[in-house]
Amino acid sequence: MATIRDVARLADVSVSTVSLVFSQPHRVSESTRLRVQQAVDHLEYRPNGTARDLRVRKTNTIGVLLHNLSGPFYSELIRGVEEVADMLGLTTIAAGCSSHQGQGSVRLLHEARIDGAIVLDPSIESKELLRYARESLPVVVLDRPLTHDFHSEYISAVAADHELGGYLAGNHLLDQGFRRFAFIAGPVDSGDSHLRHRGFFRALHRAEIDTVTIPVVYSDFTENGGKRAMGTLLEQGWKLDAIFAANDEMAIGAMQALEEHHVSVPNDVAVMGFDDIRLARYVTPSLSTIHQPMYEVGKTAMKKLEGALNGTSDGDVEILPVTLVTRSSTLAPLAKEGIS
Amino acid sequence: MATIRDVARLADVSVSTVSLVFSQPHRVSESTRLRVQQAVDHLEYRPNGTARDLRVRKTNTIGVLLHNLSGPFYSELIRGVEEVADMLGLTTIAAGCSSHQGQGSVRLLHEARIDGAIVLDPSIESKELLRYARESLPVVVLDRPLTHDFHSEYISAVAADHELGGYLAGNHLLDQGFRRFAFIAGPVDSGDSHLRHRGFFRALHRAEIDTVTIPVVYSDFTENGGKRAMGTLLEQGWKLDAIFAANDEMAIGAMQALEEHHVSVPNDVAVMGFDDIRLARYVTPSLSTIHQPMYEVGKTAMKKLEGALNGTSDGDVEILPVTLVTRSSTLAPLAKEGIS
DNA sequence: CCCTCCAATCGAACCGTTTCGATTCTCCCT
DNA sequence: AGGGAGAATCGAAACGGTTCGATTGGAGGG
Repeated sequence: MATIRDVARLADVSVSTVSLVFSQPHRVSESTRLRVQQAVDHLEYRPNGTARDLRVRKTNTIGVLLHNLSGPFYSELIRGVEEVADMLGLTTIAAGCSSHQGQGSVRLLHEARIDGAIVLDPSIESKELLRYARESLPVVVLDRPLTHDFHSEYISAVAADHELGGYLAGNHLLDQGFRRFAFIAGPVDSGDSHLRHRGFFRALHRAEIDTVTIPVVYSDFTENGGKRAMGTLLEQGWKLDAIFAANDEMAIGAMQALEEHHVSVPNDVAVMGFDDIRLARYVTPSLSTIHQPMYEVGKTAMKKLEGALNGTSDGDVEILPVTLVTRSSTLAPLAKEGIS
Repeated sequence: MATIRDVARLADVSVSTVSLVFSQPHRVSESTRLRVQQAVDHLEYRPNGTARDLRVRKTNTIGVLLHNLSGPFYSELIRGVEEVADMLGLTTIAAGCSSHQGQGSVRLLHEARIDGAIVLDPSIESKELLRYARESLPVVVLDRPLTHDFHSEYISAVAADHELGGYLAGNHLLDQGFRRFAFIAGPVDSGDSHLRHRGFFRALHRAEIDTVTIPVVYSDFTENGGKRAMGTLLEQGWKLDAIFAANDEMAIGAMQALEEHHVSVPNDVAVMGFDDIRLARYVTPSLSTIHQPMYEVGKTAMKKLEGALNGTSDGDVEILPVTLVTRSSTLAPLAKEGIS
């Protein structure tokens, strides 16, 4: 690879002049600018990014760290991030957090390869993030709350209003006339699942339903996990009207289990999810759920990051509203009677 | 941030010794190693990746450049890449190719920020890739053939056998007893779509069906595009048995259009897709399709890249087999009669 | 004709590592 | 005691840019 020195030699100017041609073209005379340009073309010179990053001590790159890159869910998020980053002249790179410690995306955090990070990956421990976050590397987390022991000047958060979502789901199911519920939760240490759980119970309390009678099964946010959780509920022979699953994947798994047990959805039991993934619209029956504005989350996260990069932080945590999406999986028994 | 010099000063050793502690610990005595380690911990020293990259002239990072990061389709691919990269001690980063020229992922290619690239993004022109690919930056393309004018020592390709897929699809539809076909193609400049098209027609020729009578509509690989394409076919009043769409998205769009026109799938007309995206299994009726082994593609691409990085190239292009996945959207009329 | 000023260009330091050859120190052998 | 081997450590030169203060040259004013 040709270096800036090669260009300088060929164009018979100093290195600094070549640099100037790129950074402040108006500062160099037309004739030399042309000469430099020719040399650049001829040598196919391309500036070395790592050298520049080293010198100016920033990379103009921000990282989006995800558990895995699957799902149209994440893609919306990244789209939001990219849109804002692009306007700011920043490059966005995404990294899944693969198996080996130290190998994968953590290297981006660890070795000053990015100027900021957006994190949505429960497998990266908060403790670790606290170590990495600093003035020159602010972090926005999307998957955990800012508690008193997870708190730093350089960490902020953006989240959908999970509690509200749980509440909306609960109210919707109540409005549809259901009374006997079960909840399929995510992993015990998932803050998101916990908040959804809480909102759900709040709605039930308000309707004076005794939540102590409600079975809760903890699963893992996967389709298969939801299926197994539903299997557990069915085996126990609970009398149930409606299932609220902490995400759509598990809700879809639950529907499969129900189908296999010849329980009709929503005639015998209603199912409600959370996230509004693309699949929710296509399964049969289509899945009622809570829509998370992932694109907005991405945009907001990037804006917060920008604020942190410029030292103009604008508060710790931003909560974005969610919306109820009613589809067929929670059709009311009454409505059905009215129709038939 | 503390630098290696700070550590050296605090531990009262030279900079090179500190470096040695990391790279070849056995070469430094236990006592100093301990002292250095303490200094590192105390200062929270972390090596600067860009400085190292500059010095050793490689980044140990490979980029996966995608059109957008959407779809479980891509995620499988990335999973395959990551698995291999991880074993090789390489970091994988993914970048969507957002709007602004020069801003986005191209910077990774342009500025020597990665050691190799895997490209699946038609919006990056082949011409451009030819400019970037070189010994120190080999490229594996996943979305285009290696033609005589797009050919370089440093570019190789991995692809699913699109032609075979088209052929399998054609044969399957013929086996099911369908005879009057339409093809919904991708963009005219999509090589993949073209190959699927070719394979499809080869199957029809073999069955002595006159392909001249077969309407072809070119669309854009999106669900909505498929819907509009199907609309066009329906308006023209073609008599049709079966639709073959060049990807699942368009096939699903086509099914929607058919439903809106009260044409039953597969009773009135069969629909077949290509890709085997996750959704295909869930739509109603479930979509017959051709399965592309994206995970394998990712792994193979990464292995090829590794070969190129080590100078042990193993041929230009690798074609991976595809498989037929039969579901409900292509149930045979005869079978149906047999059942009813 | 000389001085001043500004535009154009240059030289050199610096960013934080790695690496290689040189140096010092220790210990052992004859 | 002298010499040599080998381990431990060090110094300094890269890597390829950016940036700032210094230098040069020519135009314009008095």
